[in-house]
Amino acid sequence: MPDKKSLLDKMLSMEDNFLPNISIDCVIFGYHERELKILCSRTHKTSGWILPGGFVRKDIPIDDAAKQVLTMRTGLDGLFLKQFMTFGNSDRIWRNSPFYPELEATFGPDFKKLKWISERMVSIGYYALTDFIKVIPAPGLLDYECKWFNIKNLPVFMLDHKQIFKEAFKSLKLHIHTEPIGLNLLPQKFTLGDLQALYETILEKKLDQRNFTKKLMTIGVIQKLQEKKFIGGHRSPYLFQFDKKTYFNAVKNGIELAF
Amino acid sequence: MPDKKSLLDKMLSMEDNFLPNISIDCVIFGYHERELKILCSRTHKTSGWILPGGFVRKDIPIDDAAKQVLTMRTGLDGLFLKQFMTFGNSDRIWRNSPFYPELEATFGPDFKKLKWISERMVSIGYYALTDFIKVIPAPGLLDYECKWFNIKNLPVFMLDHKQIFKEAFKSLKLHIHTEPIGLNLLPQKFTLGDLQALYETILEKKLDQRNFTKKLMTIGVIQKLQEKKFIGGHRSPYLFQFDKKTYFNAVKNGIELAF
DNA sequence: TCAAAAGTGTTCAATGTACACCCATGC
DNA sequence: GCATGGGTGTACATTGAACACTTTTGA
Repeated sequence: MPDKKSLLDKMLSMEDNFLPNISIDCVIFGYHERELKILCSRTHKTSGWILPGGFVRKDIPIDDAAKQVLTMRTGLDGLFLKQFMTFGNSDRIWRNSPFYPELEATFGPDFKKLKWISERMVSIGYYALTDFIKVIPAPGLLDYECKWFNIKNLPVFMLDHKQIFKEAFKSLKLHIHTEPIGLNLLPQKFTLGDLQALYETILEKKLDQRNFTKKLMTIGVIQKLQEKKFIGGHRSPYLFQFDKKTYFNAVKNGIELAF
Repeated sequence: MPDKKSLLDKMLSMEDNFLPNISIDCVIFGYHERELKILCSRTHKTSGWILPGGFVRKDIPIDDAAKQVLTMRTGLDGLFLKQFMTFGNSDRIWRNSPFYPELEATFGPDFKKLKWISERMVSIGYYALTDFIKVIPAPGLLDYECKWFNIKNLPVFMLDHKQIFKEAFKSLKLHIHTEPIGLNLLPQKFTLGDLQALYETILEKKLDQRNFTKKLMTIGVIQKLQEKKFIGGHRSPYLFQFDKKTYFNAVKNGIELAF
């Protein structure tokens, strides 16, 4: 991490380029080997965790600001990204949160000179989707570390970031029938078990294997490949890939895969 | 309308109480006698139209700010209100819009001193639902008039307010199965025809009368009353009302009434 | 040989969907 | 008597949902 004083000076001098009182927070969902995770960071070894976020330069649209946060943190471009909700309670002020003392302990007493620390922030929430194996998590400017957490086992968050995650997950659940979520979370080639596990994780319920497979085949959104995946200890499952045309069409009209 | 100069001075002096660069826009849907309308206003006789909006006082949550806009404009309290999207393109600047000259012609050259006129605004969109007969449309501080427009016959809007309406309507369509939309748009007592017409308007398609009625009755979300409605020239239809408990339950789990 | 995951069909129930005529009323 | 919207039932097709055993493989 660069020297804290010069970092702070740089941030202070940049503030005028950004819209005040507005931030972006991204819930970056990553899926791999049947685990659904989100990317979180923290500013020092003992602090609470936060979602990757950023600010909005005065000359760029909020969607682009969110894209920049996503690209910086994942190293990837063109990921699926969707605005889902804006958070604007009047107590969204870092300076007043119980976590502030440890922030000040890390960054020094001048930290509160930053507007986004001392003033109320309205945060625009986005969620993103990716196969997390492709990602090399990059800590933000102020971060001590940045890593994936299984959504079943999340750490303690600062401010309202837990609630932001919850709303993002709620949107994910709702959108699973109407957005290309499978396509964006899975690798290009995947097994039926992987796909079903993804649906079960997002919908938080068990699905019937035979009905699930049958429905997928009837709709024709995935294609069986000749390759099999080696998983060791068991019968080798066939790999599949999405038929993008059929899939996008199905999703546009809403598909119901869960029983 | 009060004197424009003193109005402007008052607004300028108030700006510090509000979050800069953030506004609220409300798409207020009103339904009555089989017409779905939204409330619009304009600042003078020849200007483009805008959606009712406002700003966020530094000490109140965004949801409450939206509630205040809604109450001021409709005179009603406790209406259904839902945040649906935030609009943040970098060209959301009144000062730069082709409509600005007519605003300046109305309010004078000092009008651009207002931050929300000259600076980029990020606007949080909410939609509200009401039976519009209960509403006495109240113009905002700067408005020349304020009235209902059928959504099939909307006027020319300023800035991106047309797009805001479109997104609100899209949300309304999506939410019709999962939010108590019928209950909030219809009067307490209504006919089956009224309810069906509402669904047809929102979903933009014709529904089969017998199947619609049958489904409603099977689910039990509405109750038949002994009263009939006088509609003249025709057989008098029975009035119905929602069985609130059943309805809220059905909506929570998602009801599918459209075929 | 055991454990773990893959793969595969049938039956029954529930729901969706198509469809048409008479009724009541006021003009 | 006619125009207008209200009110009502049946039959068929589609989809949903429940259900269990064999195969493959590595440890």
